[in-house]
Amino acid sequence: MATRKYDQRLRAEASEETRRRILDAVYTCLREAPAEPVALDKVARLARVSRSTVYLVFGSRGGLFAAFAEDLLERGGFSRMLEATAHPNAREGLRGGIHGVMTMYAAHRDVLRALYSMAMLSADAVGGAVQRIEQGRAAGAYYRAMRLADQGQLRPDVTTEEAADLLWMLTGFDSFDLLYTGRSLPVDRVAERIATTAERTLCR
Amino acid sequence: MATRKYDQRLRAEASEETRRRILDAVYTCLREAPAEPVALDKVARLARVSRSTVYLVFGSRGGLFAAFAEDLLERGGFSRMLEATAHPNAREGLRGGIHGVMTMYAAHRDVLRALYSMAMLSADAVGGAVQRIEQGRAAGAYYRAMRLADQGQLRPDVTTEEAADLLWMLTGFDSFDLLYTGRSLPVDRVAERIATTAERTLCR
DNA sequence: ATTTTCACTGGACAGCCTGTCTTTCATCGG
DNA sequence: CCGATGAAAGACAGGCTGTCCAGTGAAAAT
Repeated sequence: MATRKYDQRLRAEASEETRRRILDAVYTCLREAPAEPVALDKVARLARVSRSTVYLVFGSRGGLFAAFAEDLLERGGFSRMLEATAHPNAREGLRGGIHGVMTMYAAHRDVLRALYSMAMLSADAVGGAVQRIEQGRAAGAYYRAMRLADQGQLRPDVTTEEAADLLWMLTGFDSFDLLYTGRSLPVDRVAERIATTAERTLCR
Repeated sequence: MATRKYDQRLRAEASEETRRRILDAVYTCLREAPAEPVALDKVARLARVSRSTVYLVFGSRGGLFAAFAEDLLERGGFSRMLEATAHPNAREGLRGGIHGVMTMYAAHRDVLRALYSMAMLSADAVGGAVQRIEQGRAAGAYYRAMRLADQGQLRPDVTTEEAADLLWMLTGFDSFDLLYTGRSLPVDRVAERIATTAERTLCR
């Protein structure tokens, strides 16, 4: 039973295409009805794919949402957030970083709301993708705090850890959403308020 | 068809007892497995009651959770929060209020986490109970802001509305939880940090 | 041209959960 | 004791998940 070699070109592309269609369908589902549970049946129909194909490609419901979250990160450019706002002045960089994150939050608000809530509600619903995001955010907060400390911008009674904790809190999706959705403030306003809060609390 | 009168004594008590048992069962369910969806089946079994009784008493799943949230509020004393911390000094009152709220959040953390996430995910999952809580919190935030303004404690570049918005954000469950669970800080620490943030951002 | 490989289908199935409906049971007034 | 009343139990239909598998059609190899 000598297995002959088998290079895929067209078929691999088609496969990638269906994967994309499914992920896009999830996005559409969440965006159009963020307040309703996402049925895989609907996702499959939207992607013009059999329901079993979803399981075939992503393994499970959790796997699908994990992939979806990962994809959203990638496309939203969350990962490049840090480098993109590397300003020589730590304080300016902080403001820029906050503004950038808030803008992304706003762009995908409904979808992120659903994703975060799902992650909170059942641990494996999104397969740890949200946890990974949050870990990255924690690292980012610590990096920002470090830079402020290095440049002597922190108040004397504020340690780097404390600064990192506060930035972690203020740059979270929930902080954004409480002002953006809860108080109907425009994105720029939200970013401004949060940046100001961070500065007044942490900087000398 | 003259309906004769019908005084309930034993039965009414028993009924009230059943209601309590069911609500307590919900609490137990949420506390023991906050990261898993609550099945009414399990609630009923825990309350030593038929599942249909749950529907009979509370109407629907949403109704049950609405009643549960209401009950939690009542027992947790959320409603009395405002009066309890009416300090002559607005700034002291603010600190006290924040500490009080955070302590309550901590006491019921797991349950509240589930409740809030459910409310976010599907609007009628908790039958608007969370919305009512949040409305009360918004009023509280505005009250605190007003008091600060009246006593001339606000920075000149901060309006009462802005102060209310920030207090609204900082006193939310999510802000608490990001520090308490996300950063593993003890309650007192969390309250301290949030109160300090509020003061430094808002007060002169 | 023929064979092999593989993504995808389509349907069947058990399992869990919800919500409703009907039936049974315990308590109350007379 | 009896009939009335409301609480509780059980049966039922419907929806969604996750698994399984025989089958199909098109790309790739020979």
